[in-house]
Amino acid sequence: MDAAARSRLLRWYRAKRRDLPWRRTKDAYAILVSEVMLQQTRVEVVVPFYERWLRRFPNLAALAEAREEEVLAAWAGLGYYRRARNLHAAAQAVVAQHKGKLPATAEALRMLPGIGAYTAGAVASIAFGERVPCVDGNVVRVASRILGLRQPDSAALRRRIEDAATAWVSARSPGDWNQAVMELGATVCSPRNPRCGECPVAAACVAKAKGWQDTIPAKTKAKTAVAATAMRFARIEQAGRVLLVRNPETGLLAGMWMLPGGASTTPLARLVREQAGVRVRLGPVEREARHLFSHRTWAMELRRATLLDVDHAQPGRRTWWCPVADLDGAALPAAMRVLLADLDGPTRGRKRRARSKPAPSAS
DNA sequence: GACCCGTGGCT
DNA sequence: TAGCCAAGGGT
Repeated sequence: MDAAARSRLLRWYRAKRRDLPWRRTKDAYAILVSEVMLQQTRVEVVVPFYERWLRRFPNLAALAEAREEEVLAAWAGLGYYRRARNLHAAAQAVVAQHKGKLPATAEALRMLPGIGAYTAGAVASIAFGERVPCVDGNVVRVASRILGLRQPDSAALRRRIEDAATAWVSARSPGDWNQAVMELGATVCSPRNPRCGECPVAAACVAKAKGWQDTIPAKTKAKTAVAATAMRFARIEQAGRVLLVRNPETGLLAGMWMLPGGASTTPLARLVREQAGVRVRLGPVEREARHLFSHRTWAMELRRATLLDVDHAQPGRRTWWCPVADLDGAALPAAMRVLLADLDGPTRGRKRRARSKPAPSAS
């Protein structure tokens, strides 16, 4: 991409960029928060979480001092919860190792948990003006088309694009430049049906010249869908409180609060006893719902259960009798919100993906 | 390189 | 519907 095209792209960005909340600040912490939230997550989804997060944790010190419970609760609904735990750990590391100030270079940022090559480059260039590239999915697509690279995504392709991105990045405005490439990918150079007629660098684009814009980037082989796992959960309610158990520190939905239960290869009453240390009488199936993760599917069944007594055995997990009114603000993943939704009113007004249906009556 | 890790919108 | 995809990182 020649200098004239790069100049056009930068001017296009400054004229046409979307007004996003993290573009109104120069605070490195706020920009870091936005970049981590934006990992594998759409802009429209991030905006309300970002604004709520900054009200709750307005600066790095506030985040570092927060309990993990609050951090996960604020992230609940965004997914990829390890991001929240890593961001929390990064804030604490900055307090401990950098006197509370985010390091200003990509190389140093890269050392913090949850900050990889992309996020380090993005924060260093946008917040600190360091002349470093950042390569995300948008940049891969845009660069592949401009350079006419017809190979599917791979480490070799990434290296090639890293080199190009390094050569392209503006010395004067690295942050604007990096955002310009991503903005182009997000709004014009889209995965399907790119709007080449509106592209400020169409004249410098190999794909456009050769008619390859619809076949670049090349498809990687599709993953085969996995069968749904049957999951059962129990809603045990006592005096306006629901019994929750905390997930283990690693794995799917790590550290999040769940209704007791799990894969239905183990009897539900036993799961409840082992996890929560209580014995219950199970009622009929009250609700069924499917939940789709990125790599697996749950076919869930919810049963009401009545508490019989507290077992003498230690519960296998941390437990919490959560007031029904507090469920909204708790660190509950979307799958649990689907099961609990509308039994006591809507949860935080969030849209729900998985469709749930009442179970057929027991009669 | 392969796999794990959420969610929601779109086709 | 089923698949695809979105400002990735860790192991």
